[in-house]
Amino acid sequence: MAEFYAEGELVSVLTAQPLDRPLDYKAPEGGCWLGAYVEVPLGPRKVLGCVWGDGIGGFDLSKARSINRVLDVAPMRDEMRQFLQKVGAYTLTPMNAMMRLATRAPGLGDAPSMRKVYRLGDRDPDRMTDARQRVLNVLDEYGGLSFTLSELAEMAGTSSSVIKGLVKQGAVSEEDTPRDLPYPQLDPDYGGKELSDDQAAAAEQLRTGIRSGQYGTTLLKGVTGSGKTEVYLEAVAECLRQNRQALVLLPEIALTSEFITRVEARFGMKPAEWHSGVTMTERRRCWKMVGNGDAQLIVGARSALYLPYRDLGLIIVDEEHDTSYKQDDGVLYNARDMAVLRASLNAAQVVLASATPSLESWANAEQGKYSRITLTSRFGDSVLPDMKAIDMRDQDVPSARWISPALRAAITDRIAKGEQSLVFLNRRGYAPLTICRACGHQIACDHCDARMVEHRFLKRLMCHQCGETKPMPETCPKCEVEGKLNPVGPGVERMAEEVAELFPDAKIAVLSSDLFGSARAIKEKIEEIANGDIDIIIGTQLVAKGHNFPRLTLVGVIDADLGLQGSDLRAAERTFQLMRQVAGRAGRADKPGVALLQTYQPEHHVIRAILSGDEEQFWAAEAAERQAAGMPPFGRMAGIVVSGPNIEEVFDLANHLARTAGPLQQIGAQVFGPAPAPIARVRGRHRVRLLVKAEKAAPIQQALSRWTSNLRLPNNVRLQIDIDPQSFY
DNA sequence: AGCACGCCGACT
DNA sequence: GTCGGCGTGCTC
Repeated sequence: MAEFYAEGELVSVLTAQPLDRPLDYKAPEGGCWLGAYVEVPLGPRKVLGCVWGDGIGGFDLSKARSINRVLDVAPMRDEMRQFLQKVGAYTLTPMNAMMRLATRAPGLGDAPSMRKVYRLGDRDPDRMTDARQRVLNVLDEYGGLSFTLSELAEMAGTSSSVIKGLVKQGAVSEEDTPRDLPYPQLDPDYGGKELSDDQAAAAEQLRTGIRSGQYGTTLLKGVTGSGKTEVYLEAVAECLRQNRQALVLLPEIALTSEFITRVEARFGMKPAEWHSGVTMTERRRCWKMVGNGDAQLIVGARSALYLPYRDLGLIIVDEEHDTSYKQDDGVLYNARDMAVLRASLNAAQVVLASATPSLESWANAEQGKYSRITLTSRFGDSVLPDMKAIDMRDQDVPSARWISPALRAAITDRIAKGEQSLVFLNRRGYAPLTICRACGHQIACDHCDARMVEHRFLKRLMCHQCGETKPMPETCPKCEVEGKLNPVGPGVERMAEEVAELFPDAKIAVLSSDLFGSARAIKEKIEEIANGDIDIIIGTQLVAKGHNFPRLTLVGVIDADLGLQGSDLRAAERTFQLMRQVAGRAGRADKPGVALLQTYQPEHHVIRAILSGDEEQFWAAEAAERQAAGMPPFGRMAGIVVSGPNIEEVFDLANHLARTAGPLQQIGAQVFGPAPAPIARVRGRHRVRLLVKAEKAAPIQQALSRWTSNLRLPNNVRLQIDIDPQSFY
């Protein structure tokens, strides 16, 4: 394969257009390199593409058109191309979709956009006024630096017209600079904190890995407050010293702004940021600067794995067990696994950080594929909270009330001591079910097979599947009897009501993702709770994720059994992780914490494992069970979901698949189903599911593509294949 | 993804 | 007649 193509040579170009293959074009004037990002004509349009290899031919060559131009961005590197191909092959994603993931920044082909900046001019203004003086003072103070119009106006406390006036007289100069500026240089030695012996040893081990210049993955396990972040920031520092780029993946956008503050404290400047909340111009800047090496540290969501790194040396996957690393954004992949793949292609290091690792990572560490570092001690000599069950069968709780006398007494005690309590319930809204006491009707979503959840704060019913809301009806939609609709079961909003009744003098705060419009609003609320005089926090899963409340010493879990219902394979693992994470919120600083788990089945093995605190034993038992059943991570699974508006068409196709499963039987795989998916209808589309189970080494992807390749999908019917599904029942 | 082409029902 | 619904096929 040639590296350089002279003008007129036939090359194949991969685009993000939904074509099943690259198309051939003639190399442009001046030629082009393999990997070059180019603009090509496609029908009447101009689209972005990447020079993928030699022309393939096999069509009327007189139809071949020329590449319009080579874009002024760094060409795709070989590691990136391999990464895209491997992820595509693993997840059965066509290359055009992979290309779309890799070019998710707008206007890559645009000429560098310019903006006006202002700096001190060389003349004095004809007349001096207060406002003019303030502007000149600001510019003088930051001598040499330049600012945008709005920055300068704000800093000087004037309107922009004052600045414009000064420009006209030459006292301030106006210049064009490219909008896509490099990110400021980070200083690896700027603000390192003093580390404990434990942390220092861990940091040194990670630094050694970075210095090796080779691939390696480390599972960094440490309870809340053990300083995982400080430790892995030392690995980032070492990576920066080696002049290589580092990427930190966070599971949730809400966590980025707090994290960026920590980066700024450690390295003196802000890193580049990449997630769905970043503006279009900033995205383009980030993409380009990552490509030419002018962004050293990128903090972002899972899609940051597809940025065009010039030299990626380290990937941190924070809270690596978090299930939001596997989500559908067009392509189904687990960012944790893809981070490991990307690193192996880049001779980079991976750090998987968590207090409660995923079973997959635990097993990989156990088998020696990953190295393992465990941080045990917490700051301020504090220990993990004391965990106890409250057996709800012995507790006298009135109907439509959920706080047991035992939990109530514990909260009363904390209030008396001036400490904070957290009441945890992993369920948003007021009540998960609204039922008519006259006819028994349960209010469901019109488009999904799901019940509507009452959100009293919004004064509406909401479907947690599709997000549809409708006002709370006065009369039953079925029998039309008035005033008989009754909320059943608790959500956080209802817990807030109960807490307010039980503790009328306490200051209460509710933390649930749906109560805030933005990540910023959440952050402000959290700061208010951390610094303010809140007595009782009522929260959902949001509070389990990495926020610190120094005065919190009691965690009460309302329904510890919640996640154990259903027959999800990972129910035990998830519940274990969530309970440990939530409990870890209690007792930092110098005050020991207590976690009380309200449960109806204290003898359940998962509840017992949570209480005993013997994690190793829990993972070992869970792993043994999965191994015996040939389940992930010891066997392989794939979920196939057929969906469409017409239920017969959907079932017909699924049945056809089940009948023609020869390619899978050939590799010794089993096919189960079809059966209605867990949520049988979402947004008006019926969903039917098949499951494939195979041995770990079986070539499941090839078999799946042979199975589904010459399938004719009826209109509107879609087929989605999920390799390593997170849940399958 | 867009966009053209073409087949069919509905309407001036 | 002809306007416009959207199913089908093509893009080097």
